[in-house]
Parts: sequence; C-alpha cells; structure tokens
Amino acid sequence: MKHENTASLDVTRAASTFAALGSEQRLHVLRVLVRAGPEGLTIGELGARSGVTGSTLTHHMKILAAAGLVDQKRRGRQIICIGVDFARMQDIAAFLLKECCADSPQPHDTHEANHG
Amino acid sequence: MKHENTASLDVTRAASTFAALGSEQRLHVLRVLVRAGPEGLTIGELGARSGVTGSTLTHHMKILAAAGLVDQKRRGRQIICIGVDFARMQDIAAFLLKECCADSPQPHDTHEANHG
DNA sequence: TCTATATTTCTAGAATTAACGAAATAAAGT
DNA sequence: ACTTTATTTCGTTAATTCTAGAAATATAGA
Repeated sequence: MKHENTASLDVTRAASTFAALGSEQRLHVLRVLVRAGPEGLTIGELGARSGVTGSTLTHHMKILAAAGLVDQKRRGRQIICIGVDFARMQDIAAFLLKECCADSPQPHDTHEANHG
Repeated sequence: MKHENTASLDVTRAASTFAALGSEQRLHVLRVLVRAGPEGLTIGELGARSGVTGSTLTHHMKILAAAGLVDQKRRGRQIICIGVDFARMQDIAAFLLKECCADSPQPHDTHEANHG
C-alpha cells in the first residue's frame, strides 16, 4: 500500500463500504433489515430473525454503521436499526464506473452505449 | 454461520463479490482497469499503472476474476485483463434491495417512492 | 534447444477479522 | 437502592487474508 493517489480517501471509504458488505453473515443481517423496511428492528429482534446475536451482532452492526449502510438510534433501552437507502448503493456502484475509459485511446462514444 | 437459508447460494456469491471489491488495493487495480476501457491491459501494464505487481497482483486478479469482475485471456505470452461491465454492478447493487420491505407490516407504496 | 519474457504457483510470516463468553453499562420498573 | 432487560465492551482464541520472495510454468524467438 505505497502508491500516492489524489482520490485515495474516496478509494479507502469505498473499499471499506464494500468490505462491510463482503461478509456472508453481515450481508444476511443487512438483508433482514432491508426486508423489515423503514421502521427498522431492534437489535434483539434483528438477532432473532437473523440468527446472529450478542457481541457478534454488535460487532457486525458497528461495521455496517461505520460504512453508512445502517442507522442506529436508541429508543428507551433498545437500539433501533434501519437498513440502507437505495441512493447509497447507487453511489457505491457508480464509484467503480465513474472514470470508465478515461485512459482509453479510442473515442469514448464507441463504448459508452454499453452503460448509459 | 449456522443458519439455513434457501437463497444461501446467492448470498454466498454476492458476499464474495463484495469482498472482492472490499480491498483498497484490489479496488485501485480494478479502477485502473476500468479507466483503461474495453481493450484491457496486460498484467504487466496493469502492474506498472497500479503499482501492484508480481504474485500479489496475480492473487488479487484471481479474486476479482472469481467474482466475475474481470475477464482474463491469454494472448501470446501475455494475459489481457478487462474490467467489469456496468450491468454486473447494477445486479450486485440490486441484490441488496430486491426484497426490500417484504417483511414490513405497512403497505409497500408508502416507502416505494424512495427508490424507484 | 537455448534464452528471454510474462505470469503463476508455492510457501510462509505478518496482519486483520471473526466468534464468543464473561463482565460492564444503560435505561426502566419496583 | 435493587432488579430486570437490552446492548456493548473486553479479552482471547481461531480462522482468514495479505504480502512478497523464490521456484516453476508457458510462450516466443534465435
């Protein structure tokens, strides 16, 4: 990891977001949350529905929250978790493609039709 | 990792695709490839442009290829690598949201406007 | 066949991440 | 203050992934 890159902070952030999604267990938990919709679920209910509980669930939720993929807020003595919004996933996906063909010698138009 | 899930194979595949994108170094390499456009780059040139070379690059490319994010084909004694296409990223992003709100008690329409 | 070039496999130590029990903290009710 | 419920922090062990050097393989050309 020894290369200089002006947009390096973005790469770092995008990579850790993808990494957050890159665990089968976290992906499962996140999808349970997405299925639950905008009202969200408590940690307890999320654990019950996903089969991932206790400190393990806390650990995974922390990673998902740090990536901005879930929100957590306290309500009394429970924590309500709410899943990603669509726009965020769009942004993440776009990140990969946004400089597409910038270094290509041939005219852009030729390829651009493939991903309008 | 002890929960049964009918769609478990899909989750596994999606998770490993995200995991493939979840390394700063791999993400950097992949973006260099995306910048290069549809003609692709040889491993050597990709290494020169990205700063990741040798067995380390081979290792990362294997992971990206297994995830279907790059294609590799031999041409003489070099290997040409070509980056992701847009449709694949769209699919990956969609995976997360496709069952959105399925378990939500309230009517779908209320939330659906947020992510047409 | 011999040599040079391009890339991969093998191997292993370092670093990171996962998993989980036990103890700790936070809020609410008695 | 004490108890119960909900969740997190801490500490520790296991598992996975990263990184890179050295040897191996594949192809092309002399």
